[in-house]
Amino acid sequence: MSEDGSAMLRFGCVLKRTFYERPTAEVARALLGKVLVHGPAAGIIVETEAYPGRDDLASHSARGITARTRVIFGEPGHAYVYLIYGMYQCLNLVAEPAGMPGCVLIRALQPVAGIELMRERRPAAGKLEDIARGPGRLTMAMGIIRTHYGADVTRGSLVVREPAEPRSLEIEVTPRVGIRICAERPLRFILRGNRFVSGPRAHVSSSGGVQLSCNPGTPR
DNA sequence: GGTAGGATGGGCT
DNA sequence: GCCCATCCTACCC
Repeated sequence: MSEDGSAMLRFGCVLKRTFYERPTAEVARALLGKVLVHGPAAGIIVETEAYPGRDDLASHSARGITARTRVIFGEPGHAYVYLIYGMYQCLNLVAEPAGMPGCVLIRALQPVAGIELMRERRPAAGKLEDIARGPGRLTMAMGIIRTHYGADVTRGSLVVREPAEPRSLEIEVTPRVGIRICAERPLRFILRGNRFVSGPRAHVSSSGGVQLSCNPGTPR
């Protein structure tokens, strides 16, 4: 078979800046089911977390503008990439109107294109669902690095697109992962039953995954 | 199937 | 100096 047929896959339009110019939690919820694309690699966003910035001490932007957090206060629709635990990059997308802080952490993807490339980047991953399950894993799989800090995700090689075939999604809301302060706030959004979601899941359906109109990849 | 523990570096108090 | 929005390996059930 011809790999995952990534060259053949067609996604919808690139999300415009107005998509991101809204309250952070709203953007986090709306990003579920959209497709993160970087070159030949692409994955459906199945898990996000909102970091509203204002009134949320868990947000990096809680203590104001620094060299690192500057982009979070800037124009929406840009990438905020940061290093965590000295080893892993985390990808966030800036929300809220310019001047207001807020970003959405992308925590997990369901790979749909460029899967062979993702496997090369993630040799430790066994099953398909392990390739991009977790914020550090997905940046590795997608080839997202520190230089993507500030990248405009409404144009260029790193973008978010509408799915090929939009469908209604069952969304579940939970507290964020690994947060001690503001720990109880319901700001994590996941696709219910999706087996590509990291961490706590209420239920995992046997079908798993979002159904696609095209072949999602090499069966395993 | 599950989890404990080590690796590792930049940002901020 | 201490804190992380983590991942992987080893090891145990």
